[in-house]
Amino acid sequence: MVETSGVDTTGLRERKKQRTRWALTDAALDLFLAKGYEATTIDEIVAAVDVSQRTFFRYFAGKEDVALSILREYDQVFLATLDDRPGDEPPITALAAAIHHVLDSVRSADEEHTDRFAKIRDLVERSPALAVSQLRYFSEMEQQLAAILARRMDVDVATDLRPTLIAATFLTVIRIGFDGCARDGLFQPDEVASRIEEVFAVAAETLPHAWSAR
Amino acid sequence: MVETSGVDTTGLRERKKQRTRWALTDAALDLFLAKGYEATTIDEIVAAVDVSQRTFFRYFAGKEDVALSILREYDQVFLATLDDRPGDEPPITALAAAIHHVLDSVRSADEEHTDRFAKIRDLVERSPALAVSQLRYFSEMEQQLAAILARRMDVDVATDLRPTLIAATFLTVIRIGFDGCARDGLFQPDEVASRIEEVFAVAAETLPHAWSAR
DNA sequence: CAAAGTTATGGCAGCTACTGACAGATGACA
DNA sequence: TGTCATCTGTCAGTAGCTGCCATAACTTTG
Repeated sequence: MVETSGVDTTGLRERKKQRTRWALTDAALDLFLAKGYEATTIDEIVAAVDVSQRTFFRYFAGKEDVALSILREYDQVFLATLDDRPGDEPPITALAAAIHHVLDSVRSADEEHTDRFAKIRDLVERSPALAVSQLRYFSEMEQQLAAILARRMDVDVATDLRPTLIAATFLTVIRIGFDGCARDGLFQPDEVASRIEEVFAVAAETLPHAWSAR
Repeated sequence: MVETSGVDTTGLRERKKQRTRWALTDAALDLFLAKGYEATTIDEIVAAVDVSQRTFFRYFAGKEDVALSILREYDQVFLATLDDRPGDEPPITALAAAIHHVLDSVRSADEEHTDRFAKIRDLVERSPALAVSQLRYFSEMEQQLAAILARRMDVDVATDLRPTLIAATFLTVIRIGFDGCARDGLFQPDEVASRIEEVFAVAAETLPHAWSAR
């Protein structure tokens, strides 16, 4: 899982592309960490990898994307795992199991990946612009997640609000876990993972009580 | 409440500023609606009001801000109302009362304001960029709200996750209400208000059940 | 192995959002 | 009326981002 370094089942062309992509990503992350996200220009990033600016924008949709596009891989793992959970499970159980699996796969990945994970967590906390981008990623995720939950619950996502509500609330809890890690300076996968578990537990205890007391 | 057109207790200078600000806002909203947010340039907006581009950026932090800065007024009303609620009320009751009051004040405002409200709701739905900006506004709001709730609950917002969780979940429900309105083409204040009430009710019924079934 | 075809890359010109600095206009106030 | 504060316009510049076209690099076919 979280297979990133493209396997060489492909041609030379594809391998070269993967290499440039990772080179750009790593150069960008290091520059962002060294001198700040805002203060780093695209020109500096492409200079470090020795490609043209035009090429950069063929790989990434924008400056934010170079840092956050990696997150989509985790999203894919999460959604795939969720899809594999037994259909008779209550939504919250399936969600908890899926997020648990993703965090485990991050934790057990090789150093190269865990490093990048820590760097991104660090960056998102330091740069307001990246924090906003992360919100956009979460909101894209919300829609996909709601669709999957609707299928599991066998209802229409357009008319029944419940899958959307559950998806959004779940992602909110996860996001707050990440935010808390950032605030406390926890960037390593295992630290983040245990914090997420903790927030999830507090939420499971707090939210039902808070909402029923209306 | 939602007092916008500055009362003339101030001097000529201040009145002129308010007029320019509203002129820019309305020109921008109309242009955005007419030809789309992305397709509208700052130059077109300032040309319609006959001020320089530099002046625009002295009034608004950016292109998105001209559409969304109005929302801050509603935020202020909301937070102020919440502050006035009796301290022994459970958080969710106070939150429900506060949002109810804001929606009422929007509903009962003069046509000029309700018009702007409808335009903004319409725009946020059509433009992805504005939708993202709205997410940022919500996240700023989340922090202020969490702080207020922490005070009400007499806990420390930095160590106790509950106020943040409740604030974030509440805002998530509100946001989903807005999103639903946008999807169904409901932009008028009274339509939006009743939809929000509805989502709130569904959430109060769904979330406790969904989370307790862990 | 060479030619033809496909696809990635680089360079350039241009647009737009946004900012700093300075000079001039305009309301505030004694 | 004159002085002061502040708002406004102009200009020059930076940075993100895109379209266009020629060229280079890989792939496939004969």
